[in-house]
Amino acid sequence: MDSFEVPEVVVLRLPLYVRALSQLRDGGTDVVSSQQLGSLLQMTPAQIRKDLSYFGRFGKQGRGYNVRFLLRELREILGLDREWRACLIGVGRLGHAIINYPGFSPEGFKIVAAFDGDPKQVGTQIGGFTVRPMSDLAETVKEMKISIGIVAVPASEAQGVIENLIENNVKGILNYAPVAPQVPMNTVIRNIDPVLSLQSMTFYLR
Amino acid sequence: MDSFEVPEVVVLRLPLYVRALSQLRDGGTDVVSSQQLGSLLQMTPAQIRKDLSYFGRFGKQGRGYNVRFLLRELREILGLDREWRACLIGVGRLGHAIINYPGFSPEGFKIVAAFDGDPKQVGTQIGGFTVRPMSDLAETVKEMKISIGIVAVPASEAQGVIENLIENNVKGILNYAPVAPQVPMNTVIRNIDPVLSLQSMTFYLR
DNA sequence: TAATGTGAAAACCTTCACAGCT
DNA sequence: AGCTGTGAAGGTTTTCACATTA
Repeated sequence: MDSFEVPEVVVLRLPLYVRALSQLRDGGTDVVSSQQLGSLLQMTPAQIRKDLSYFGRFGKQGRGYNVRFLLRELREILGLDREWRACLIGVGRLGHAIINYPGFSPEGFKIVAAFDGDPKQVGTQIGGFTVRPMSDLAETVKEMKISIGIVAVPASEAQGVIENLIENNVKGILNYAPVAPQVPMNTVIRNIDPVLSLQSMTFYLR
Repeated sequence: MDSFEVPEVVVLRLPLYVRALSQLRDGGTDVVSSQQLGSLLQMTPAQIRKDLSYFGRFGKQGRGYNVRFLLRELREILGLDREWRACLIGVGRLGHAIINYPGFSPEGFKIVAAFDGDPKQVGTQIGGFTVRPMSDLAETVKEMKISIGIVAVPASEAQGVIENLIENNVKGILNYAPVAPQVPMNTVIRNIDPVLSLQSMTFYLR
């Protein structure tokens, strides 16, 4: 019933609820039960109710959850009721795709600067930004209040770049490099690696 | 000790071991202990030993694991000792990035065909392929022995495309669309959504 | 000595089932 | 009548700790 220590698995599921609720709202649904939400997300209603109960009592017995209300609450719990500023490190093919990905900014994640370690890339234009040298990282992070670093450099450079970000007080890392970076406990890292996803998939396809 | 029913969490970690072992091998390491592997991956040695014990006894007491041997065994367990053929659905910006991503084929995942539902895209060239119409899906999947579908279409079309793939006997889906698709139990789906990753990250950054 | 493999214990997470509210 | 919120039960996953083996 209170929010003392929330299991990490629960936090990982909240964005799923946010997305489903947004879709329900856009579709004109005002109220939803844990049952309906569960069939939408292929989860048990009990799990959804239990997850939500870590943060408060959002539903009405006999009725269900008000979609807009629950959505607003969950967005606030996750800290999505404000804009998050990110920088991109690495402007190769992958970096280009990331900076042009239209899915971030509607959700409040704004990429506001791009860096590259390669002097040949520095000064070039990408997605409306001029690529900066790594030596500008400290100053830019501070000036632009950047709190998230998106890492799209080759595997061999990822650990160094991530350490650089952390030294500059960037505590959230979205890592696209195919490595398992070592980070201190107060840093939050999320890895995106489609190859790992495929490699665990094939176990079941064999 | 035997491989009757392996927990899914364990299967999800095996690719991590494969990647770390590949890097160790490339760095010239012949033998590794669960301790060393653990510190590389930020996991406990006990977890690594327990995970491996579901599949066999790969180590030597007092010594550790032979890197090449364990790597070969794990790759076989995951079904990575053969080539997997995939098709891409959706050749927009994201589709382009996926088809040009150089990380798949060194790991044995080959994209062999590209499709799009938009008649304007059909017939155009992308990554060395001619974009095919969705009406060719059945035939192409059979002819080219495609077992994995990579979905990079807009959210609104993802569910339909995935159903289409499943009807054509594609049992592995790598989904980049920001939706939670409904799939039958014998289908293996993996979702790639950086926005969800960011949205759970911010909970800890607030 | 050094590190594996593994039962048993502990921690963690999910599901049940029902009291209680609308 | 219908659905939430939640203790308790049940299941799963991780960690411990040690016998065993090279």
